Amino acid sequence: MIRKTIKECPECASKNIYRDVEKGETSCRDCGLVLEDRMVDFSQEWRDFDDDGGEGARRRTGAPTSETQFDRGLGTEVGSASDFYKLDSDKERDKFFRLRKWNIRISTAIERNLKVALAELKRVSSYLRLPRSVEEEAARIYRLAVQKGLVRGRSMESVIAGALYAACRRHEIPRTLDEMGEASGIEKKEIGRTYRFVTRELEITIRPSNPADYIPRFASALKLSAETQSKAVEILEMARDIELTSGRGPTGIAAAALYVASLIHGEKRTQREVADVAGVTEVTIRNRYKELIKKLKLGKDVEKNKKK
DNA sequence: AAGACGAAAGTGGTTGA
DNA sequence: TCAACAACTTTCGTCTT
Repeated sequence: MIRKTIKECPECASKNIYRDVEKGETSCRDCGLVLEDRMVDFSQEWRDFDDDGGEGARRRTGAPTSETQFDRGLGTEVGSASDFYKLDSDKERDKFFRLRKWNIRISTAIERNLKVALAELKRVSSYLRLPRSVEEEAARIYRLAVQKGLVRGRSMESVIAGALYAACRRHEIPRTLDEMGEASGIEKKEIGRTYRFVTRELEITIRPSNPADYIPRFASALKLSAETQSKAVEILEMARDIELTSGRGPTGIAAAALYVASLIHGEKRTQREVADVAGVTEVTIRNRYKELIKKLKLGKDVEKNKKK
């Protein structure tokens, strides 16, 4: 495995690089960009009770404590080790093991559900190239949701998506509901619903997302220069100061700021291009754009650069 | 022909009675 | 629980480059 040392994020130039040895993944804490990864998940499976099938292998199920705690009080042990020696025929012993095995399977249903859920979570988060910290936060949220029985009546996938969405926002690297929808295959309405539900029930408070958090990602998707990017952030700050941002969808504002910045720096992108990466319509960009131009007297800046 | 602009009608979510 | 409401979308026609 070839490994080069990366000191700086090529996307946002942040020095805040995070290396996860266990997962073999290096990512940028600021923008979430995964700089190198092995593409293969070597992380451990925790259940090993049917590993070798050996008679005497009285293995514990090997789950970490956080997992096992769920079946406390739920277990219906079928026989114990000492019962085994009371059986006289091989046939009965076989039966004993079968039943016992089945029982373990059933009683660990919740645990297994969690395992499946975490696998799904990993799939989605790697699709979105989210940093490990976010993944863990989402896993934590999902566990809490399961404990509180919030998954009932909802699909596991939608709760996963909601948890990830929440985790992203907490870490200030928000993804849009559209992106989350694409990655998870869940409709964005549904994700939004579960997200609200879960965060409310778990009393997780999440600040409204800052439009500026979207800028680096959108800008890089549009291949805009760093200057344009910082101009967009600057515009956003001015907009926020005169309360232009409150009540509006953050992605729309971010998109409009980026659009204006692209005009000012002569790196024009069409409204449609910007709209696509931001997941809003041109109309929304136009509306925000108009407001920005008017309220921030940006008109002349744009005009000036239009000429060349 | 493509992009920008704006009007009008529709959608889904929030809020307040 | 329902209706009013704001933000955003969809659709479509017109204007500009």
